[in-house]
Amino acid sequence: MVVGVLVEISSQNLDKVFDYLVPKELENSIKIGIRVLVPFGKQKLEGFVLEIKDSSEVELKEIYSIVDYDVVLDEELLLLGKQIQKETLSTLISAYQVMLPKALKAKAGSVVKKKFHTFYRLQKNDYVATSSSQKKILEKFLDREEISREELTSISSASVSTLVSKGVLQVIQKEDYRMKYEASQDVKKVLTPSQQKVVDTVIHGSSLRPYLLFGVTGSGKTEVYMHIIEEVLKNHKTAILLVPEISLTPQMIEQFSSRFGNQIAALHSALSEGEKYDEWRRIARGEANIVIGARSAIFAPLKNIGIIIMDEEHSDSYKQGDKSPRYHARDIAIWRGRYHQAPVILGSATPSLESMARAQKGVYQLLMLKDRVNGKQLPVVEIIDMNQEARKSTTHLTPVLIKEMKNVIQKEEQVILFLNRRGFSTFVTCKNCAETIKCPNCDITLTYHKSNGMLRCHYCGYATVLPKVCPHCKEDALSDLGVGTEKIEEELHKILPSARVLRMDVDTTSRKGSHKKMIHAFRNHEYDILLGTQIVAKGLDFPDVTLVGVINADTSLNIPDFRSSENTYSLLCQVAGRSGRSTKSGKVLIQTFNPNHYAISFVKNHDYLGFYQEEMQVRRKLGYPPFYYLCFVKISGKDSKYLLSETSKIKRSLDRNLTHTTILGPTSLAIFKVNNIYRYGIILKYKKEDNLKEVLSKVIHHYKTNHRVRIDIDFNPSHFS
DNA sequence: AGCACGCCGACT
DNA sequence: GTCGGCGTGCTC
Repeated sequence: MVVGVLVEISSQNLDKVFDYLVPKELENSIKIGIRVLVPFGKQKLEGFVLEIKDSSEVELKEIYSIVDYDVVLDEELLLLGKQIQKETLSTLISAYQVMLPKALKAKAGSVVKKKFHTFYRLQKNDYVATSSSQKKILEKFLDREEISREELTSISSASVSTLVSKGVLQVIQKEDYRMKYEASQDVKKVLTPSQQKVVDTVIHGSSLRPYLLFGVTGSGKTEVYMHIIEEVLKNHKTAILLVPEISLTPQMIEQFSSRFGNQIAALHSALSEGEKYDEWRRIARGEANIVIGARSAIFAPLKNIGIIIMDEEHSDSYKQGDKSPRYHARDIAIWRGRYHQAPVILGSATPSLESMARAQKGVYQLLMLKDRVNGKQLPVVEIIDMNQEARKSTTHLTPVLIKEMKNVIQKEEQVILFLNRRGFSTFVTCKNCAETIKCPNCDITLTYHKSNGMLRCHYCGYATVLPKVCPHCKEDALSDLGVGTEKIEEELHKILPSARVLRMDVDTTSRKGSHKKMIHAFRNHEYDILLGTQIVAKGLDFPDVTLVGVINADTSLNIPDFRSSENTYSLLCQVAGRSGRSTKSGKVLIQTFNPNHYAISFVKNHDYLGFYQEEMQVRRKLGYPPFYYLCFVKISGKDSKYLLSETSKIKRSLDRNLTHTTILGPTSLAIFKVNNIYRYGIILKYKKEDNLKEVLSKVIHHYKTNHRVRIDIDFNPSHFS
């Protein structure tokens, strides 16, 4: 027996099947999709069995052993990996690796310890106890099939082992899963007629076209998801619910576990590798039917999928952009939906322009939830023109906002203050020479952390103490600009000394479990104001919040990205949706220097379609998605001179071979140098270019053994960096 | 990714 | 004369 093995090294020139002989005694255990340990040159490597055959053209070595006897990649995932390789031009091995928990793509030697629990089962019914402790043990089996070791600790362990050795009891080792989900007194809500209509459409409709569920914040999408999942389970099928990493809070998991109990499995970044592995195993063994997770949960090893839901479908966290394979979970969702003939739901209050455009063309089927449940009104949104207000104020908080905050706190209601920090952070500038302090490795502005007086690079982690004088002009004129939550907190203490402020950002929530604690504390009214960045914008549901203040709407608008308007609109809608979720009506105050910009003005009337139409015109005029596709080619290396000359060669070759594509660049990237590696970018714009993948493959191929030049290709990139 | 092989510069 | 630089090629 011969097997074709794909080894666990992601390299373009090793991305092929290597043949090995299977020793006779292992033949029975060989299946496609298992992992094996093989000799590879001088090294021992793990790899996936992709082929089984009876001969090979080359001289063969024998595989060492089988790593795990269970199939880790079933037929569907094997096929999906090939699709990802083809579509993203990644290596096949990286496509498979991204599907599995890290614990399973282990390097040789690292072992994940499964935790086991010991149980005993009765083998012989006719055995007569020879001692009183044996009798006690056997009594326990009168009404039960299995007894855990813990339940027998009070009884002599010698008696237990006697019974085991006599064959009366059988020892069973069960994996001790670390996660536990308990169903509780969850109240299943009655759906509104429009919610019910959505459920009915999905359950009884066709699965051929993905659904775009466009529902305003507070329209009860989650309840709709739960009802659909319930229907799917009734048909003995399984479900995937994807949510952006940031919304995957303990609160959200509790919501689903209280309804569905142990049937759910959650995959998210707060889990340790061991915990992720446990959850993955539960799914693979068919012990969990509902998978809730962030991006990579779309690869959950479920069989018989009956529904795939992608909540907040516009979220850019669904696109893996930092490493290969650069896939979009939406594409994977649609692929798996088709494979299982299961409906796919893309849900959002602010759909991505791509998805809405597809819905308008009929590629997706549009479903709408126009109203908040219980007929609640959307909050009143007021826009504060900072061009007027900023002059009157010495702080970042305008008098209008302060007055409203006082008002709300007096009524014992709560405030969320949102600091838009996207692409911006606290940095240090010299007032004398206007230089900012940058990272020596990365060419990026260092972020100032007031809590420990350090400057830190958010790209490479470089850290240094804030210098006394400007490194450039040696003047003692350094000052921190830009706004951070700490700064706003300081101002709040001055202006509203009696208000209890809870600051929530990466610094304060990094400790495990404190995120949950903070949310509970705020809900319990231990604080009046919740101040934070992105983290406070998503999904949180606080009934007593009646005021949301946006301190700086503009920062996300000013970043150089063609999606900045879309991102700003969507972000503002999300924060706005935090206000007035319960019986009290809510208000939203948005401070901005661009009150007339459509990404801000359409928020006032919660007018997504208005925004959509305006933004589509801009996209059409400038030739951006969804009117054109984009592809980003990144060329990087240490030798800047050599890199530039190779980059020019690539550009010329693309020019020659692509006839229907606009080629922009090469340009040095916004951050030219990261970790002493220089980076150039070429952007491709096209509507239809049949041989694009082929041409780009050739470029990759050409450089696959050249260690001085690295090529990264990103189709439909979410940013150019 | 590792590792060996191989062909040119500055040193015990 | 050697030690070692890293460019090139190979791994079933």
